[in-house]
Amino acid sequence: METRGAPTRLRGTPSWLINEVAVHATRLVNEGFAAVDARRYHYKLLATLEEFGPASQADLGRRGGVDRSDVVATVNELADRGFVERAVDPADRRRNIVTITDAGAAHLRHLDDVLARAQDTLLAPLSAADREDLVRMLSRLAEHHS
Amino acid sequence: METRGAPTRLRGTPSWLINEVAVHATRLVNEGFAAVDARRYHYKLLATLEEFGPASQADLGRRGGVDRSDVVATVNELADRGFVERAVDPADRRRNIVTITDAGAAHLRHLDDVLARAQDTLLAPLSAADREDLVRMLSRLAEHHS
DNA sequence: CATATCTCAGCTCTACTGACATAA
DNA sequence: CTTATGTCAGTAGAGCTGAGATAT
Repeated sequence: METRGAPTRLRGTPSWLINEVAVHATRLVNEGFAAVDARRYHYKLLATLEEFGPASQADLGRRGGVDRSDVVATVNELADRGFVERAVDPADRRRNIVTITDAGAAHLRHLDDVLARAQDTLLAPLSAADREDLVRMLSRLAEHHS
Repeated sequence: METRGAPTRLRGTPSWLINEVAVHATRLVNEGFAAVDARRYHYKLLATLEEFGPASQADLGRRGGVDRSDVVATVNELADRGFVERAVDPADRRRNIVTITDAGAAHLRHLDDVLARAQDTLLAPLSAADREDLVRMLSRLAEHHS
């Protein structure tokens, strides 16, 4: 009965379904982060810093999966907010060593909560068992195509 | 979307996994369509035309989930290739009635094959039972958030 | 000289918005 | 007068490229 959005033959395809759910997932996460003046890149870089410790912008980008030119803009925003500090590496003066601050670590914990709530909203209609199965299958697919 | 990596705490989240798989799905479909000089909008509009019959560009966009300004460009491309015909509606001269041609219907059947092969490549590591479960869960999520 | 880093400007692609003339 | 349509120009976000300046 409801045909708005895509032709019927497309609506049943895995590729269409995955993209559809991905759009909702991205929207939920973006809205959650935007409500606390953050963006997805902020989370990626802060989480990468906490996982690996201080790093040059180039390493930060490689580890976090963020392009070097986007690292520049994101580190600017994070430094403006006092969540990271940028200091020239005395051992290699090309490098900016980026360090997460205490305020940054606290903010990251906040973002973890926001992100967890977005997951819960996203998966609301699924049972705990279904959620496990879904994550298992998606992990297998992501791994296979990486 | 970023595929080079991500901090560990992100890699297990459903939202990240879904986006990751969606990127691969989109890439597979795009590559398949590009190999036969087509794009996703071409498929959407041709499939919508075959499902509902000739329609104005506005109706075509609403049914197929394509913005009316993108319908303009896509119908141009499809008309250039001889897959649709555009004719002013004598009953309402604001409207262009778009009709799929025989060549367009044949092309659509080709695109259906391409799309089906992309699904198969995408889901390659999953059993038939897993594929069914995945489609069921994704459909529930897409429905819930629509 | 060759390579790595940081930075900036700009490009691609998809989705969408705004404005406009025309027709109903 | 108001609304619908087709068209075009332009915008926004995400990912990415190219080039330059600097340092190794």
